[in-house]
Amino acid sequence: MDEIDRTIVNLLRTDGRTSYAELARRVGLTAPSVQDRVVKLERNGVIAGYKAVIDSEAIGLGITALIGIIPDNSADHLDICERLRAIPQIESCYFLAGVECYQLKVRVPKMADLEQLIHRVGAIPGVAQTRTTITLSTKWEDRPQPIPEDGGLDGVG
Amino acid sequence: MDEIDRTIVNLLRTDGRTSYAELARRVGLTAPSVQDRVVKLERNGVIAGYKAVIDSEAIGLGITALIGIIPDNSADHLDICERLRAIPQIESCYFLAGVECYQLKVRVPKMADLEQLIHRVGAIPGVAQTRTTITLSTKWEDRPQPIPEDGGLDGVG
DNA sequence: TGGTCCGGTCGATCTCGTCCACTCCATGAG
DNA sequence: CTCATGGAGTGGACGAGATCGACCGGACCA
Repeated sequence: MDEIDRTIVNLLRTDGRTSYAELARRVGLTAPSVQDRVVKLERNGVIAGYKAVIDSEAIGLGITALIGIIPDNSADHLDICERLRAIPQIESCYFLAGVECYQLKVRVPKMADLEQLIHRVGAIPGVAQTRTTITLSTKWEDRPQPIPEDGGLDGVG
Repeated sequence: MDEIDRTIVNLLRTDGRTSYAELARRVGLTAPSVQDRVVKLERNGVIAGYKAVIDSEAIGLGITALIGIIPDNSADHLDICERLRAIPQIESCYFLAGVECYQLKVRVPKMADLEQLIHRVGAIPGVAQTRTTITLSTKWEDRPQPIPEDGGLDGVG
């Protein structure tokens, strides 16, 4: 994980469809060697995949909400996690240190769908309470930040 | 935005580097017509871009936290938003309906960096209080969900 | 009936991805 | 010092993909 790798990662993070040829021009290497580096970054898990960024509103998922989950004493976290995973509307799921042990980011087309979703989450065994906050607007999301100098615990592979 | 467009979007959302030729095979069209559709989806803003998914831990950003911001009465939201935007560690920023008017998702290498970041956010004029929650683990993040049938308010273009 | 638009196909051409053989250089053993 | 070794990069060759223009057929409308 040297300066060139960081540059490659940053370029791909900004535009995941950048061709090897273009990456090669940017970092001053040839396409095959850049490809070699990218493959290694993928294998080491630094690059976990590639995604098109979709405008949620444009595909009819205009409502975004954050749902916090407060568990009861009997809560089986593994079970809760699995049941949450089965709900497709949950885009992200974090396990937290706090009263609310999970926070979910969900997207739905209409308020009625959100209501139904909240009921479904609240009905999971071990969930004592949920706390939902509507997002009025997303200022930005998944903005790439610079990679720290010492970035890369190389020792993965 | 028909069934074919939805399939294309779903494929690209799962693997943003899928070639036009491959997309064409999947949806039963030829490469040029698929490319045509993708270009239109990009122009309509349905596809907002492409990103490599990077493992934060692998690049030295091992700590993820959520920071809620409670404003005071004098808060100038535009100003707060701009000052937040200038902080690179803030990966996502949502404007919320609730006591906490913003929620930030941040990533830092070390606890010391988080502490410093919290002080920086807390020092922004109009910020009365912050509430930070450490994420112990990310169960999943940015998982694509199926596009609703009526998805696509076409009327964009 | 005929014109026009939209979306698709086909074929040609250029670029890109990918494989392989070779080079260069740093390292370490004899 | 010399030689083997392995990692990283280069250059060429070839197949696959991207991209452009010309053409085709159905829907719509005067």
